[in-house]
Amino acid sequence: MPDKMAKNFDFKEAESRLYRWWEENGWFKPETAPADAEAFVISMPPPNVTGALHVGHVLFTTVEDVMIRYERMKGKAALWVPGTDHAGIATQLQVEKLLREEGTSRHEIGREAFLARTWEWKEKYGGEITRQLRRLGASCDWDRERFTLDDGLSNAVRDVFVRLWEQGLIYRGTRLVNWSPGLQTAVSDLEVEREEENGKLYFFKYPVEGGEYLPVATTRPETILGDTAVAVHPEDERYRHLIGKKAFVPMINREIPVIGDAYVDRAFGTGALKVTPAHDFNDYEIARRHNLPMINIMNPDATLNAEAGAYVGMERFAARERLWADMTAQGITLRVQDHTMVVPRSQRGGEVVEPMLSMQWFVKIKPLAEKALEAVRSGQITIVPERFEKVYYHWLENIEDWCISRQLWWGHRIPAWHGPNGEIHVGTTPPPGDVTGWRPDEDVLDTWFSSGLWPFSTLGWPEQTPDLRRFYPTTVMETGYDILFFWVARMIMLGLWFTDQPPFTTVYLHGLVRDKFGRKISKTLGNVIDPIEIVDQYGVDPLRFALVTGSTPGNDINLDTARVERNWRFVNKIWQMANFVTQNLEGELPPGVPPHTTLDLPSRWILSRLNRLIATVTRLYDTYQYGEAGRQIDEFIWGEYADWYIEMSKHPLYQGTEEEKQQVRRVLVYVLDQCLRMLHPFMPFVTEEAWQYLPHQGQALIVAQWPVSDENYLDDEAERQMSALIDLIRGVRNVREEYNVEPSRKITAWVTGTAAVDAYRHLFARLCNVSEIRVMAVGENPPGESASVAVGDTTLYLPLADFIDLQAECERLGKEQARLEQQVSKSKAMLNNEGFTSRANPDVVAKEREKLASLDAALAQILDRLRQLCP
RNA sequence: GGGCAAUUAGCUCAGUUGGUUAGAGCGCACGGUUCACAUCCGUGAGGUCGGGGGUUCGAGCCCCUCAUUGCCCACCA
Repeated sequence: MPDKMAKNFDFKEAESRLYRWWEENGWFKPETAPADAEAFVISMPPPNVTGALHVGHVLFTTVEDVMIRYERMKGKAALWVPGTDHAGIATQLQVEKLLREEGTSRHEIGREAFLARTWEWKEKYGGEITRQLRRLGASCDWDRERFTLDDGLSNAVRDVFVRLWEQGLIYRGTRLVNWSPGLQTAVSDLEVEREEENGKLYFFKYPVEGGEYLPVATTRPETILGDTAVAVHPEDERYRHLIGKKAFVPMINREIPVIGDAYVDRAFGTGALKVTPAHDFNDYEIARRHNLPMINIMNPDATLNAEAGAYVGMERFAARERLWADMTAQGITLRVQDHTMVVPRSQRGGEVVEPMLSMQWFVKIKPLAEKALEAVRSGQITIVPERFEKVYYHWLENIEDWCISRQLWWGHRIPAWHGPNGEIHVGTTPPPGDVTGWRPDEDVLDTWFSSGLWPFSTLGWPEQTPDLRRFYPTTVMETGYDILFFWVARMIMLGLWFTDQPPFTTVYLHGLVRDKFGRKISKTLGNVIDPIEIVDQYGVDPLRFALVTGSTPGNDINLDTARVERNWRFVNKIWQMANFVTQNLEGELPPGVPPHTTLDLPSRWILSRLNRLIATVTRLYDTYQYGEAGRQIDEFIWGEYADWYIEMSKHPLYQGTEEEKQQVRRVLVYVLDQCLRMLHPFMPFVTEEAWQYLPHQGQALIVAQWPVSDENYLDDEAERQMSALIDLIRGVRNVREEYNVEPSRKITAWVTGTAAVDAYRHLFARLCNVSEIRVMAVGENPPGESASVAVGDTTLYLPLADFIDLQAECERLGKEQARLEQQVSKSKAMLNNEGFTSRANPDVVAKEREKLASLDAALAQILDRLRQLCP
């Protein structure tokens, strides 16, 4: 590293260098901390292997990295376990697409070749996402990286499956499931999206024996072919007499009963309902109540099967039209009307999902859900923000059995074998003995089945590894609220069931990243924000800071790149501060700061502010209010340290004695050092790089100690005095601006009152170009044509005869008077209110009195001046 | 049909046990080449905190209600 800082921070060069350096030194590993240090563990939500980095990844990486870096600096054994997810459907789709482009298909090349191709694909692209996570500064322990299809994790998956089977919590059966015809697999309820769409409601006559008919309405006429009953409400006067009679399925004339069931809403449609148990969830329930047969009329690709009679082989929507036309020809249709309805669509691809009867594997989930509910209810696990606990309860209290089998190839194969006589063997190995005629189960497990084990499978479970003992349960699960059910709830259920411990103690949920207008980011909207592009342009730190300071837990964040740009300037500002400080050092500097009593006012002030800030920021970090923490540090370091303290430090630095120089250098270094520490979790790169140039102990900021607030440096009096000085300086600047006094023109100020104006006259010279301060004698008259600035009991008179227009000054003072009077009267009203003085916190009352005294003093002086100047 | 969130300056957002004059950044206006930084500095304009009601000495914050927007859950053919 060069001795002198470069003029600007070269983030491109520094980011990769520092990251490598940190990693090579093993600082991402929990072993950095002493062996007996408390553990702090996060399991990274594994991104999809084939996924491309998007801003959502940046958000979670940043938040988790902030947590990890903070806890690491607090001395904990911080472990962040990274990894990737095989993402069954998503990945399989990508490879299938590739095959299509090559003019072949998975069915053509067969299962084995397909899997080989998918692994190839994974090897090729799977590293990309983790490479990108490194660019973001993620300080995770790459030696512990896992992939959901690793041997160890696959063992865990098989183990869990077998145990659940042995416990009677996994069963196989024919149930009505959501079927995706395109993917040709079952999908879970969570993978189905329901949206209102404009559809049609078809009314027709259901022929009933005796020549009558029942008017019926449906949104999906093709399902008529699978009807096994027509239902009416048992008390419906119109149709009651038909219950028990036979009806006939149109076109195929199958005989079905008319039944009575209270589920039927008499007011909707015609008040009569066709029942298609194999293709509708409600009808399925009705059929179970009435013991009706269930006729599946569809093939896996949603073409109609032999049950559909003449319509066999037709695609479902074509069959709909054709059947309706045929029924119309037969004169049994009534009308078609527009109808908004809820259409279930696949989360992937968006095709219409078909409820279909099929043989699947399920987990009997209620017993697991009970434990998961209890863990949150009892406070063993807390969810941040708290409001999501209610959502969590509601879902788990109404949970349905989990369909875990998928008719895909990419994933964990279900550890089951089917015997020649329909026997089922579930085990980690094939059935013992003669296995002729046995075949392995074809299905794979839902991706979320393996991710549900993530917090403990990544640590070696079911083996009792040292990592598992040391780092499980983990501490925080940080992820998006959109996968609370998919993932978080399942981890809690499976974690409690198999390890008897909650897999983590806190769930921290972040929101979705949207564009600056609050719109969802999507390719079709064309508002995709490519994080790599931003990072190339501004560096990682500004983007990280924008995401963290622009959001609060659980709420979506609208990312405005203007914020990133502003933070890029903030990074430069930090660099320049460090540059200034280092340039003004000379010789050896003792660490720490001089004792409080030996310091000048600005130093006492900045150290008081700093120590207050440390306490606040630490509290904010501890309560997950990272955004507020970041903003506070930002405001302090730019608004107080750079704008005021650095400016004020120039006096002792350039004109002070050797001792004064040394004092202010120590404070400058110390305050910046402490700020860099607090800022490091947010902006790891610029802070580390700048810190290296400051005098420091220890090798690196990443493993430096988190600041501790020192109460000895809290100094109310210094803060009061400085704040008065600052207000006075601002007042002078304002006067100069209003009267267009050239910035270079030195002016004189006459002063009355007790503020430290005289002692710190050099500040006025430097900060508002007041070259001379004249302390007025008691009773002395102020200069005539002058502007005045009053703060508390101190007034500065600025004789500016050439600039001041008396009338303008009177107006200015009048405005000031009005402002003060308004505040005084408000304050007086408060203090005269018996309710306030007797009930409010005494501190608050005392503060209010103080404030009133100060306002009163200032007002009195303004009034005096008005009397003198403006008759 | 239930539930949750949001609504604060032109824009994007803060404001967590109710208590100074409601803040920041961007944008805007004006002014600045002296020794960290023009990726900067200074000054300023800009807000009935969505509407209404209530609790309280005191409400952006708590309660009720309405409105708008977004999201989640839900079996209406």
